[in-house]
Amino acid sequence: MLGLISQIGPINGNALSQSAGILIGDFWTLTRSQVYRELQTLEERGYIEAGPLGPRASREFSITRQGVRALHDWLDGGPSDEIIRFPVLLTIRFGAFLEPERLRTIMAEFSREREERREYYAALEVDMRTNNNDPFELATLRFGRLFEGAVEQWLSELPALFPELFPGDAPPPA
Amino acid sequence: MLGLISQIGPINGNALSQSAGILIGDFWTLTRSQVYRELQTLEERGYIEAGPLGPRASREFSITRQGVRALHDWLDGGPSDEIIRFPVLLTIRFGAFLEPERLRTIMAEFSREREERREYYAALEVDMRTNNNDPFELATLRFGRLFEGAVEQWLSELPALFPELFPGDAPPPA
DNA sequence: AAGGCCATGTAACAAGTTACATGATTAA
DNA sequence: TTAATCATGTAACTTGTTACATGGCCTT
Repeated sequence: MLGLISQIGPINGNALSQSAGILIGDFWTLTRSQVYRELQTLEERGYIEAGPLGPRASREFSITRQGVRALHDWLDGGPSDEIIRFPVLLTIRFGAFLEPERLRTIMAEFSREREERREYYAALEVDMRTNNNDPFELATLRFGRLFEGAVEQWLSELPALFPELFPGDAPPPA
Repeated sequence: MLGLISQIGPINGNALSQSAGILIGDFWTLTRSQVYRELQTLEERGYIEAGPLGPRASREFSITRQGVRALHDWLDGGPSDEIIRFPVLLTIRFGAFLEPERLRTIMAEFSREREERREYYAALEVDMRTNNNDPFELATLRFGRLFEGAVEQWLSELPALFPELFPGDAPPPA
């Protein structure tokens, strides 16, 4: 949030929440409520400060000098461990509890969704390259695309692992 | 948890927590406290039932018929959206706030950790193939390996995106 | 100027984490 | 048989989600 505020200037909670969704939402989620609560904390610590009250009691926050410093120090500490919860892996891991037909349907639907996501990323990359071309943004996008590529690859390999489940598909070449 | 309990039989909270770490910890985390709280809920709903009190007030839970059904229905509903929080992407995204040298160090350290992880997965795969060879388990492991492969690929591409940051590395071939 | 719809913020709940308490077990 | 350690469970706190309240804006 400090990073976002420092980049997009004075901004209220709602707008910040939206911007977060656009700017870092692909690899980090924040709900609106979290944003408001955290704004409070950041203000108490002197990392951000608010302008006058606007419509609907909204306030626009800016980062302070201490805030920039806090951001720097936080980044300087290095990244923490990532959190990955991939529910479809639970579906697979306990797939023996499902009817094969149902499991196949679920995976097909999942596959379709990933395809959409890959298209979204492709469009996003075009957009980014024509607009700002910031390497820091491009790097995060690149990660997203590689991740989706891995998912795609994984999906393509499933038939070889479950021959009975995908009878139409050829077994793996020896 | 229902899936785990049904597979590894009567088990107490502590042991279940450990097993979860081993069996699904690579793509799903559960703290011990969560396990205990959830055990309570599952028992209230009749999805699991406990044997007599053991040492230190421990109780071993087994899945009930309703529990199996609940597990089936839950899986049948299809996977929910995944949660991915990749802190290193924040480090990169806001990397402009860091000294280049520090950013490079952080990424080098990150890279080292991923390497360890790849080795861990490689060993795990050998183990799995010699022991049980369950395709459901192999499929989740395969995902892990592909994911780590994507991370590795991403790391290898960073120098091309940040030429000033990694001066030793060659720019991308045209 | 009244009704409906968005923008903004808040409150209540659920999930996740950290730190603690205490009963067994082992080793000196 | 006492001290140290480990196993098991619990409580307090933090973070994340869902549902709600309400004030301003736009349209007619």
